[in-house]
Amino acid sequence: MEKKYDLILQKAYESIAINGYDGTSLNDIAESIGITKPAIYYHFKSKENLFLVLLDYIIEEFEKDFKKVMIDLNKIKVKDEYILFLRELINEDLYKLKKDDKVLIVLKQYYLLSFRIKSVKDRLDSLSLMNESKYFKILEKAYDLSLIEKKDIKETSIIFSMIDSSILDNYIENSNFDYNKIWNNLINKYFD
Amino acid sequence: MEKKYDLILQKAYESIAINGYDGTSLNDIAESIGITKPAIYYHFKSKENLFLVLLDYIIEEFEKDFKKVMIDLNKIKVKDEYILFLRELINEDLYKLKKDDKVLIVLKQYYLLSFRIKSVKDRLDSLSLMNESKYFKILEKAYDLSLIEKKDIKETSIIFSMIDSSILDNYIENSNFDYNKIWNNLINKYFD
Amino acid sequence: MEKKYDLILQKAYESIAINGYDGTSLNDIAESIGITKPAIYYHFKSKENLFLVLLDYIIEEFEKDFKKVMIDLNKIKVKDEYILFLRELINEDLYKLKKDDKVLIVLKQYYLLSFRIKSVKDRLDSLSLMNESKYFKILEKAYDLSLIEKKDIKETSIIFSMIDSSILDNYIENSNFDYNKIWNNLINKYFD
Amino acid sequence: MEKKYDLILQKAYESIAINGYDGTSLNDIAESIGITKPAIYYHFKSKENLFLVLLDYIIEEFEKDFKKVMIDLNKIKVKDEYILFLRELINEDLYKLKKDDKVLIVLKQYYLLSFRIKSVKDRLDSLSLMNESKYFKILEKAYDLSLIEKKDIKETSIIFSMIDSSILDNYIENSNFDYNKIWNNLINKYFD
DNA sequence: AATGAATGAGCGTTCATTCAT
DNA sequence: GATGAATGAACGCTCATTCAT
Repeated sequence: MEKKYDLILQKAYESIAINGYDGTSLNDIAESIGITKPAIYYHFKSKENLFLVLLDYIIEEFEKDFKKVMIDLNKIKVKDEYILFLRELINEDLYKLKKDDKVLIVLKQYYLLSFRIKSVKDRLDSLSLMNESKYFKILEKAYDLSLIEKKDIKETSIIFSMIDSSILDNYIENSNFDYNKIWNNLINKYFD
Repeated sequence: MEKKYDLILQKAYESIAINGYDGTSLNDIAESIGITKPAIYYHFKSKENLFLVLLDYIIEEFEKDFKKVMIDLNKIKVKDEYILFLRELINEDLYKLKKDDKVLIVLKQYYLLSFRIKSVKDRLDSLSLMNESKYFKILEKAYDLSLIEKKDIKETSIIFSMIDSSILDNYIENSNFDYNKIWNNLINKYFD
Repeated sequence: MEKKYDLILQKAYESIAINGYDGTSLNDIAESIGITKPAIYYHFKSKENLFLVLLDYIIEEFEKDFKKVMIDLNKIKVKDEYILFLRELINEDLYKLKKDDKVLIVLKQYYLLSFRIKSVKDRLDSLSLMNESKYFKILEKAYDLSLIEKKDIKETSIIFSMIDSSILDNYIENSNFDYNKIWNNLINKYFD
Repeated sequence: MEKKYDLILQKAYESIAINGYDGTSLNDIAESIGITKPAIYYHFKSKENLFLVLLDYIIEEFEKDFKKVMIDLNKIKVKDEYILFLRELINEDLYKLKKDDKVLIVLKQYYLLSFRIKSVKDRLDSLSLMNESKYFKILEKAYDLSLIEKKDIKETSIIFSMIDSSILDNYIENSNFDYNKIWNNLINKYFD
């Protein structure tokens, strides 16, 4: 029972990345995994429901990553460890992106969908909050280690978050992009 | 009688922002401006052609802005002028965004379309090149004024460009977002 | 449930005879047999595919006839039997035409279609070859029975084939046409 | 004034040969001769009217040919001249076909159209009558010269007429087709 | 002797969805 | 845990035709 269900989700994931929500037809999904259209309706209430379930799975992954990062962050005791942690942060994100290079595009598709479908918007907003809070917590740690001032936490966290996601965006477009130079340049400017 | 032609483009612009390319139907466009579907075909060869013409208009606006910025840049003689120019840069972009808050979303829709339609990809690539070159030229000026070292031009230009567009993105989502703090924080870090 | 499938083919057959391929709309077909247009698409991939399937059925019938004629031909031993066989040949064709007076018109419609659709052309070419070979084999038998000379087989077979199909053509236009007189006149001239 | 009118007819002629009546659009005609669609309506009342006018021109040409043949026929005095006349008959038809290889296809298109448009049927019927009468008069001459019996005029004329048009049909399909052999074979059988 | 601008009708095709089996 | 058969709605697009200019 679980097998077909997962295949549908997987194929939906691949298709929305290329064709978008409107451009993805249940027919294509069904055909490409060797079932019929009504079979999809056995597993999912509707097209919208299918793609909401898919979004939930994607968000779940991000939450797992978030929790791992928080655990690592809490282990840090001294400045050197912190800088190392920061330097490695971008590599971990890129490592995941190399294994699944579609996830950012898929999120962009959902973002555009969020203007029309409220439940998509709600889910993306919660993901967005989590992302903000991730860098806020990271920069709070910098303050704990007396590396920055309290009043700079917010702005610095926003800047690091912005550069992080911009680097990931650029990386999908051009995998030769030398992101480490950028990332380290930023770290040096803010932590020297 | 250019009126109908412009009305079609305008409505297409509004619709793609919300519904995307696939979600925009020529019927809706036609009806909402009080004409019939075939009337659109009198003015445009096809749906794709209509949206390519629209994209050309959008890109034209960006090119005009680019030229204006370059003219202002060339007038700069001393550091103080330069810093002032840099601080104002984000305000000008945001001023335009306030007058037309859809343009970034529309470009994102075209970006997703570019996976399927080559001529969209080509146009976006050229736009992308222009954006890169804009900040490169701005940071070259910083080098001319001996504010940064030659080797830092490239990376710094990328960082400023990334923060610029991230600020614009955040602004559409939340117009209370205090972008000036972020932008000035960055300027202070890199030019003090 | 083969019923709807057959009804669609049947109606397509009737309609192409009168309205031609372009003049036949799937809507008309659907409506006249009490289904909706998409139901046709459940059974056939496209309009073109529907009419190719139909053509295949028609050609199949011709092939069956061809085989029957060949079997009868092979049984012939003496001149009298041969002449009788020849005289009856036209009657059998006309008997079929009386049961289904549209088949020749339909083939003419396909012929005109063959200029635009290659797979129609291919099928008609194969049908054409079969027709040529039919009369060639019949006149070869005449040579076997020493009724004509070897060098005359080809030309005589072409003449008989031409008169045969001309008679059928005339018969659709005017069923009072006295084809037997014509056919026997030809037989007498060539086998006396 | 006459120029555009003729260009429209000419283009309509070329297009109906390939695309048929339904497949020919006034748009294509207009575009390909550099005028606009409404300009066609200045010259012709409707699409149907345009193609009826075109058919009239075509029939006129056949009538001219018919008259020429009748004049030549009346000059004949002896058997040798008659046989020569007969042999040449097919060459003249083929000569015309070489100069304009579309005319037979166009007539076939009109024939198929005649099932739907009565005025097309009427015109084709008159053309058909003329064709019948042509070979009837030719074979009457053979009777005048005592080459055949009175009772054979009708059937022989039909056979010659059938072979004539069959040869023309085959010639369009395959211009290497050796029609002279066929035609002479028939003449020899009937006039020796 | 034409064009610009448009229309109503209809085309083939695809969609998400349903429902009896 | 599916499929066969179908539907209503909509799609992008093209058609012959009209009419004011």
